[in-house]
Amino acid sequence: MLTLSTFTAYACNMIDTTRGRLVAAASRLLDAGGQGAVTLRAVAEAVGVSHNAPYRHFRDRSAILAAVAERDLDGLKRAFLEADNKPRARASLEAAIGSMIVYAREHPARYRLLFSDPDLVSTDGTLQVAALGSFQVFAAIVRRCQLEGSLRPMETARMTGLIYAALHGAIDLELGGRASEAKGLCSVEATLDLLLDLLAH
Amino acid sequence: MLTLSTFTAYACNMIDTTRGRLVAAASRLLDAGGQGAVTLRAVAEAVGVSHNAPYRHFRDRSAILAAVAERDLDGLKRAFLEADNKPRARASLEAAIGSMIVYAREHPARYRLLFSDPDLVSTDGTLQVAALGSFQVFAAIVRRCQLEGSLRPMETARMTGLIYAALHGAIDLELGGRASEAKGLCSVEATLDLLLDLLAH
DNA sequence: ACCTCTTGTTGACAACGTCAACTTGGGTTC
DNA sequence: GAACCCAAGTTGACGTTGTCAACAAGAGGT
Repeated sequence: MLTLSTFTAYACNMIDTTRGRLVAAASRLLDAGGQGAVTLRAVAEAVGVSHNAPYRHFRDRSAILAAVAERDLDGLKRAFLEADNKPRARASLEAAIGSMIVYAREHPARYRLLFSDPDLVSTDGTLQVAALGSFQVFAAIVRRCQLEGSLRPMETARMTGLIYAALHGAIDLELGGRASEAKGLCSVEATLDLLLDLLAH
Repeated sequence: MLTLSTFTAYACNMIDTTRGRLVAAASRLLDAGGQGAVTLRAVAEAVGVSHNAPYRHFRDRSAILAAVAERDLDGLKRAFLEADNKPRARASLEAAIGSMIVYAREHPARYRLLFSDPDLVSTDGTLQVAALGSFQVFAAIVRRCQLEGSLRPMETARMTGLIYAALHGAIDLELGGRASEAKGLCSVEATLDLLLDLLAH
């Protein structure tokens, strides 16, 4: 059974700068009302500035969302790094997976922003870097499992890609709600338990 | 290696009714410019009616997108049914997977509408039914593989859920573009080849 | 001939993203 | 100390969008 650890996204830049407060407000609005609720004017009002103040810090609306995404990708990487600290590699992997699941369930709109937003992709190159960073930490944990013997030896990149794809896919389908109504899809935890069993050999 | 078959979404309701033309226009706009391009007024203009005519057929903007999604989910189900016709079950499964991959690559915005749209979920109950329909055909193919011996015997629902999650996850990550820059993620085909190998025993 | 339902039109409104011009206050330079 | 400048913020405006309300026109049944 997978162990769930709480996900916390510390903001190194959430200090008293206006830019940081804008990002925090956008993140809050995202949680509260989803993508559509993150209007430039609502973000500005939440911080207490005029409706045009954000343009001093972001090129346009999607740049704010990109900042939120980058912050959370860093948070995800930090969660993975913390999970990596456990002595048993298999426990680290399950903790990392659990962090991702908890984050997705507690902040579904933010999760979809990170992994399934069509407009955010080409906007900024630093996003790819941040996404790659967290992915590489995840891959390192998988490699540790292989060295430890809890996952079978094979090309680490392929195995990591499969686990990551199954994890994201199971989460995304659950968030989509197609799973709840029908018994068709099992829980994310059950799906990943099965996959890790297969990969253990 | 997976065989790719072209995906075609016939529209039974694309007849000369205005409603059908609106759905077709929305689908075209979705392909051309993504979610944001599907504006109510642009759809109306593409059909050649006034900007408020769509309200005689759809409650609001998201209802048009829901109609597009339902139409494509039916198309996906039809593609799965056609794939199911092959004599070898394993070939059917690979054809079904290939249909999904081709559909996602040729119509990324529409694919994301079906599987990863946050606003479309709670709108309409018939969407869940349509999604479940296509999923069940996919599950039937998996079961055929188990009976044939090309996939190991185990609870079919769990296995189908895992394959479906990995398939959707790999596709969604590829569409997100996080895969291309980094060598981190392999192709969708490679990921699913690996998974099917694991499940073959 | 009259009524009614469907389909469609026109006009309006608030909210949104974005651009342009103006203000202001702290720091730099002579 | 005065002139200056630039980042940060404000106000006002414009076009676009989703949506609502009121009106038109025609088909079908009584």
